[in-house]
Amino acid sequence: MDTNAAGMAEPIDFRHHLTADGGRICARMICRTLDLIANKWAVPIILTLAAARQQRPDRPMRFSELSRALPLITQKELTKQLRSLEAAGLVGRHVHAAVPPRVEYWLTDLGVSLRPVLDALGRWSAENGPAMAANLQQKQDAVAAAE
Amino acid sequence: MDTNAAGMAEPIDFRHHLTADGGRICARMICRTLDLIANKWAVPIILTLAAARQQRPDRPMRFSELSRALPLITQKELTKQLRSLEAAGLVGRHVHAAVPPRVEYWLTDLGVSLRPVLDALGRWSAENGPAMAANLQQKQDAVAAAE
DNA sequence: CTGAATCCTTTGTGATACTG
DNA sequence: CAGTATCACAAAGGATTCAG
Repeated sequence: MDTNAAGMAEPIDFRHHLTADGGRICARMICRTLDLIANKWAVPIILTLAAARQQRPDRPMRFSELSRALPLITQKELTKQLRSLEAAGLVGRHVHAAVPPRVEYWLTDLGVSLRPVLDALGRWSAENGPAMAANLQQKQDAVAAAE
Repeated sequence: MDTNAAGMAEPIDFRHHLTADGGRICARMICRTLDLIANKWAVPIILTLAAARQQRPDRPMRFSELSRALPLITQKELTKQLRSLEAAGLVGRHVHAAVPPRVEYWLTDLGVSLRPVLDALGRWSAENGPAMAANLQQKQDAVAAAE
């Protein structure tokens, strides 16, 4: 029956929620962005390219440089992530037709524009990561005690 | 040989990059947060709970309310996500021992503190989503034309 | 009403070897 | 050097059924 004697029970439209500053954000849009950057290696890759661009704006990074900077990622994953970031326009790619092959990657302006967002995420994580870890620990302890 | 005649080629430590404001952020921390909120339904759930808390701070949301507000999520996923958010301390949960059962969920203060970050993500997505979509379209067209 | 349990498909990720 | 191809495995997510 869905009665709402105590007040509103109408379904909340999750696609549009007021932001703190009165603007509007859309969960679907956020999720689309998250899909892009929420895999295991996208953020490290973006930050690495960002650092390189900051240190030497003139010269992009070669594939092998990225590979050395991120020693744990496999070539396959690195390639895949770079391709998907390139498709979205966050990363630029240039192939030099030469022997040996030489492919360069750089963070585009669009990619750079994402940095403040990552910074915000990083600050929140730094501030609240410990609290979250403590919470997780508590739950685990509770589970362990129950056994 | 990794020569660096033209300048530094030393591997970049991707764990620490300077932020725009001179602080430090850590890719690992960002990734840990992303692991939490980067699944298909975490953001919609958080925003829904946030909206509810804003509209009626006194009364949490029942499981069935959440389910109605997010019609496309399966019960299994909703339960799983709520549990994981609860474990991290972003969501509170209270079981009323009654028949019929009644379980309430609400966004904790920690959860609320995440909103500015989501807002930043949302704003960036709203601003740059169209550009990204255009880029993706271009690539797809290029692929289609090559066939 | 609020889940838990089960089965199933899709996707993500990694290891390894091979190539222009 | 910068990939591609292949295999394998784990995790995510969905559909359905059952239970207190």
